[in-house]
Amino acid sequence: MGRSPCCSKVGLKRGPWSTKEDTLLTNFIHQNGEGQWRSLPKKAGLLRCGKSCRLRWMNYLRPGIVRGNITEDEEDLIVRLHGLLGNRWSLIAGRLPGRTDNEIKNYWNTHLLKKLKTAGIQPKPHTHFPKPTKKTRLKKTRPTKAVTLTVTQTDHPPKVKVYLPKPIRVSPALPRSDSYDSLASGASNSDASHAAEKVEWPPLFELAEGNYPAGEVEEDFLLGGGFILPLLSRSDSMSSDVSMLEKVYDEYLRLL
DNA sequence: AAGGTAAGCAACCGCCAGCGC
DNA sequence: TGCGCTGGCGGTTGCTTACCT
Repeated sequence: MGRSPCCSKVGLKRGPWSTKEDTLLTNFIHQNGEGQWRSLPKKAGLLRCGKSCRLRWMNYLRPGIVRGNITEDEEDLIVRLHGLLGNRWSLIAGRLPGRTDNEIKNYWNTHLLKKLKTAGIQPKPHTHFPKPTKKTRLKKTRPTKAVTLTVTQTDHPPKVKVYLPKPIRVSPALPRSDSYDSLASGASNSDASHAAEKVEWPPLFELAEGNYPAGEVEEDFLLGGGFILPLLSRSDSMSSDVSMLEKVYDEYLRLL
């Protein structure tokens, strides 16, 4: 197969983007749409690698991108999803409207790791499902296209053709609170009555590893190697929390 | 005020999977 | 069926800024 050269580095600009470059890229995409990243720089008059253009667009110029000020809700969700999904930044970002995988990844590495360590929590990748190593990376999904899924278990048919939606990039137009609440309550987006239910998240950093009352921690999470989250079943809100995570987990399995 | 260090984050890199020919 | 192209992902780098001495 051979790795295709991303771009000839010769003569291409690197480093931070200027306002002019941003404008050129934005205008071009507004007129011609996304895609064709390789040929885009030339057509748009940019001395940039196509990859670089895509990254700039996806992470900063795309409409609906929210920059900075990650709220406590979002932070909470990131930590929980990370416990569930591991370093699947794109999947986690898909749950946070307007946030990009790069931003979440940076936020995790600079803020949350520190915070979790301070709280005595050792974040470990979840091992319920294969970690996306080079060999077992998550099959990508594209909208309305047939995707061949390889099932690793031997007692299953080896390949199944299914139609999968593009993974869960929640519409930026959707108010964050709506998305969050519907997730937390385990309701579909269309279920307004459920979406109205507010869920109080348990305090995340108050409980350090080892401080859990016996029998109240979700055992699967511990056995699975996930770092400990306060998945306690003390109240309705707690069970909503668990059900939300289960929902995300189910969704994840479907994507696999 | 100057120099050193740490933190934050934008951007790059390498790799992989899917698709079309 | 194999090859090349393309898009996308996660890990890492290195520049910039803030803070400290």
